[in-house]
Amino acid sequence: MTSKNEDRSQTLILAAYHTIAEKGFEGLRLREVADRVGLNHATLHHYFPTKEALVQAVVLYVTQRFAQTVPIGETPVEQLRSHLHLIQQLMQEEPALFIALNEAKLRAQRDPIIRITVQKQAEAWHEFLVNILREGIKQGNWSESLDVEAVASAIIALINSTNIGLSSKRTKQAMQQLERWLELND
Amino acid sequence: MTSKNEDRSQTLILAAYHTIAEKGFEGLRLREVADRVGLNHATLHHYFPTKEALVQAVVLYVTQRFAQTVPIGETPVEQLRSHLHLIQQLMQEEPALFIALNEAKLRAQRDPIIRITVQKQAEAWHEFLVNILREGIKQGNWSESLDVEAVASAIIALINSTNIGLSSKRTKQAMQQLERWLELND
Amino acid sequence: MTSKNEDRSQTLILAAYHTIAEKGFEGLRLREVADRVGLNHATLHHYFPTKEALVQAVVLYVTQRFAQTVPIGETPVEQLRSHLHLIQQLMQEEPALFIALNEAKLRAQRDPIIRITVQKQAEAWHEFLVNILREGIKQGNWSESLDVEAVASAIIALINSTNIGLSSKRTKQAMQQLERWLELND
Amino acid sequence: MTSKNEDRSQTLILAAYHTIAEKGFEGLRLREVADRVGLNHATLHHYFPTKEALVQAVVLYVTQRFAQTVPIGETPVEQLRSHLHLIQQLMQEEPALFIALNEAKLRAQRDPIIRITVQKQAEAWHEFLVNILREGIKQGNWSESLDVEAVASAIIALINSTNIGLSSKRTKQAMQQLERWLELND
DNA sequence: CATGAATGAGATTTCATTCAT
DNA sequence: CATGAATGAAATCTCATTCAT
Repeated sequence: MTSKNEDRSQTLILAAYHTIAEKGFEGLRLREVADRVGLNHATLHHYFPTKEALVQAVVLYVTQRFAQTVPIGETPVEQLRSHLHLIQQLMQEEPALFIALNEAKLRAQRDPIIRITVQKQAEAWHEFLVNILREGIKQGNWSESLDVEAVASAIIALINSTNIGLSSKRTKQAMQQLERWLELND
Repeated sequence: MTSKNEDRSQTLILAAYHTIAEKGFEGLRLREVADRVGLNHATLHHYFPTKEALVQAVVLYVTQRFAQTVPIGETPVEQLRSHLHLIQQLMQEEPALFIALNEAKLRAQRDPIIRITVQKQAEAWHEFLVNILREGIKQGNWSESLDVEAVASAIIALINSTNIGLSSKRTKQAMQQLERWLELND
Repeated sequence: MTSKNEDRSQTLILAAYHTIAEKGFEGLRLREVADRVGLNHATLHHYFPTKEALVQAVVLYVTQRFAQTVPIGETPVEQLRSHLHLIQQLMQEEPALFIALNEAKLRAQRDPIIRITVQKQAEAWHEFLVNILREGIKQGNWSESLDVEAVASAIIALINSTNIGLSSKRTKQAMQQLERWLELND
Repeated sequence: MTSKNEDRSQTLILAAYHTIAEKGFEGLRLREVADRVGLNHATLHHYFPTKEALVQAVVLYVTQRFAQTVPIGETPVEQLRSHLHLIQQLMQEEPALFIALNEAKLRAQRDPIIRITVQKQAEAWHEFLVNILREGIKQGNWSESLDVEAVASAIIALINSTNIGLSSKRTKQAMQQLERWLELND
């Protein structure tokens, strides 16, 4: 049954994702992944023929998970605010996701296939932010002189690294400052 | 002779640093490091008893290299601008440094000893920024309502992740936007 | 199948035991053990995760083999005589066992886990001898003034080291003298 | 200077001897031996060109040390008693000697050169005991029917293994029983 | 003699992957 | 599909020994 197949695959991806978050790609062992799921390590190869295949699936999963922070809100300002809040919420609820994402981004630099996945998501995110900003300008929320591309890039850069190399206190401060710069606070 | 000894150590650290930048901690092989230096891999253990010791030395080297971006300038504004420019310059000249730094930060999450090194540098950097900002406020360059801690955190967060998961074009945009937000442009 | 699994384990233990008898713990190489069985050396780790685990298994095997010299005989005197004869027979047929036992005893001094195994067997043996002697005294075979504990200790000490540092001729002499002291000869 | 040379050699032998007693031949590392003496490990090779050479020197030293338990006493009985007492004293004062001796005996089985040293000492000891016993028979201390060769072998065998695989309590018991069998007690 | 540096050979251990059952 | 067994390739680390200084 395909559904069962996909269930198993999904469970394996989840297990691998958590292992990567805990120990990095460096510490990813197929046997451990299989153990976490209660599967024989050889059976894992039925679902993912090679380690690389599993890693790719994890990267895809992680980027998609992140992309699902769909904001709600009527106005662009509300949307952006909601977007940032959802991300902050995710940071607290599932910090593993951000660690795994950063692992993926570093690996993307050496692994062309992963690079494609990661870049695609980055582009989509950038476009999404640009659209919100443009709409906001149209509606008079932000000045017309705003360099939307640059602001989008700055938002992404800032969010990317929070939660990594920064204490959660500093992370919160940085996000707060971002909101101030974007004039989202009131 | 100590100097020769330290030369070799230093050369090994450099070789390891470049290997990490190219292949990540994941792809760090002692044999390759020794080969790059033209040394027998057993000799490497003469200088660094374990792989972990070498890794720690690399992390120390990388953080110190980064900490040496000492800004020049009379006024706080000039200092901050110079600081950001130096970093941007370093990004272009030696992107490896930022990759290695990010590797180190990820690894810091699992390795307590590396964590100490990384955290120390982060704190020092944060303090350095806070001091500049405070001085700038005193001199009337920035509003007294500026949340210096938050701004420092935001600067760090933003710089941390540029060059990773962002194309160099986007990186430049983000840095430019940062300067705008900091009112450093004119 | 468990039986096959245990077969392989057992074969590996045997191979290791013979290697130890030939070359001592000093000369025990996992590769050689695996080669003797016709197995890849990595497969050995499938059965014994570490060298230490294999060594422990060998020590257990050797002590158990020795403990199986169950004597036959109706009376205590016959039992003791039979016991000593069985041991002498074992000495001739399989001197390797005694060498390995002595290796184990020396190693027991530094290795707590092995020490437990070795001590347990020693205690059991001592108790076994004491019981025979006590029964013999009860039946009038030995004087009531016999210090059973001391005699048991002496028997063990003497047997322990025969075959080691003694030529087989001298070993036989020593065993013969022991029998005389125990008045087992007629 | 030869005397200094020999001093150094001797110190190295002593250090090696203690290392062997603590960790067995298995755990003997030239670097550690040199460290114990405060010598550079390369310098050790000036005194002993190879590890084997040092090992041989240790074995020689150990056997000679043991051979120096020269008994005092007028009559053969007194001599034998004194001999056994001296050995028991040595066992308590320097158990390391007996451990190292047993290590040597095991190694003698694989190493022809060491075997010669060990056998020589064993023969000398045997002869020494036989002589005492013969003299004792002549003086009427023991029965003429005593099998001196066998008794000597038994004494050696028993002493050899005491202190190894036997608790010190059991060792004492065994030695006591040996004295009883030899009618040395009063 | 003393020493730090260097090395070759080898030992244990790990792990992704394959395969027969 | 599931699984234990097996393996090749490699990685880290150890250590006796040599050598230039």
